[in-house]
Amino acid sequence: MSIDVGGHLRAVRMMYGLSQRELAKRAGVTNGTISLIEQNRVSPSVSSLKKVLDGVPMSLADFFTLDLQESPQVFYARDELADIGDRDVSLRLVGAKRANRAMTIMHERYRPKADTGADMLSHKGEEGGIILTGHIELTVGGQSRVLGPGDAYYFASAVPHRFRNVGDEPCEIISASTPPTF
Amino acid sequence: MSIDVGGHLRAVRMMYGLSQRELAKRAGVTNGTISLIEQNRVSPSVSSLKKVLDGVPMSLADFFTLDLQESPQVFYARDELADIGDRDVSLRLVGAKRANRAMTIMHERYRPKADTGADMLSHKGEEGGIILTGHIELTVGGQSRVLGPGDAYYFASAVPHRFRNVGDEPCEIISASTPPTF
DNA sequence: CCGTCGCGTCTATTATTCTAAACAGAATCC
DNA sequence: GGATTCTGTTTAGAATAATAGACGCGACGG
Repeated sequence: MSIDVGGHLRAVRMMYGLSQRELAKRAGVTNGTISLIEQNRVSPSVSSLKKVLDGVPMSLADFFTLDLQESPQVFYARDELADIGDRDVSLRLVGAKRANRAMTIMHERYRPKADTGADMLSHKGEEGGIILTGHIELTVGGQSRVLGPGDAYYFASAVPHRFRNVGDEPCEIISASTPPTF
Repeated sequence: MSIDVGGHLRAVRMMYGLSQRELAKRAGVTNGTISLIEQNRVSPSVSSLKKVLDGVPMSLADFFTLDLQESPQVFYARDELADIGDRDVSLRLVGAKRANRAMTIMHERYRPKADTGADMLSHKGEEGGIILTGHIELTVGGQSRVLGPGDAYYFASAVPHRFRNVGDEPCEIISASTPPTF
């Protein structure tokens, strides 16, 4: 058994601020069971582990997936967002570049007249966002539209697309894309 | 036991074109064990299930995650965002509910004192966001922090978490989560 | 037809896990 | 200081899972 089920369960229980007895009661097992499992003195059956996790509640999938996320940074002050843009388009990332994440969340800022280039972008995945300020022309496939504050978009990234700030003021967007492009 | 570990294991074994005996040999268990597990006549211990899966090979996380996996509108005017919140917390979705998407992007608005409930939330996937206005206290696992305009967050949704508007003004957030929770 | 090989299932025994209850330490209260 | 109440741990016995090997079934070849 390479995986530390016991320590893992203990960590989960602690995160929820439960005692062994509290969790045991919710889960319908005895506190001794939790104790033995947490000490890795037994390897619980799937059914009993499921009962225990139901008391949290947490799925088995989540339980076994959890160790992937040890303790990455959770909070980011506004000046901690990594700026990876150029002169005309500022892209400020939530989280570091190339981190092991499922998504990229960005604060984008387009100068007046700025665009993402004459060539249409096309890559894997999906992306969407909401416009905060300014006006941007978004072209996706054949369609094109000017979006203003509060408007939003969502499309498959494989469809060729292009952003262009058609207004006189900067345009700000919060966007998300999966899988991460940065 | 709501989850069909046995049928699940059988499906995995079939996908790899292995017989019970072949898999048993690779895994270092007996064929009877595999048979009993697949018929759900026993609930294997985590350690023995791990041994079995090592013979495939497949991780426990993958095993329990597996069953989860089984021309859309592009532009959304601000009043087209579906509001699925309640009185205290407004959640305005980019795209329809239950659409087949890889992400959920939302414009969230918390009234003063509003929170996501005393019980900590916990679900699969990852989520992040950027604060637009107001101040919100975010608790993730053990850590807690008050975030203001421009600040951001990103974490694995399986870690218990909670949002609470600690300021006197509404708090607005643009958030994204994957896979979609709505 | 019979032997052989593959398959999955079943049974008796052994090994392990789970329960119930006792135990020990620390904090709180009067 | 001696209950009370909260921790987590330990133990004997009951419940459950794993093993080794037998069993039945079907396919293939001699």
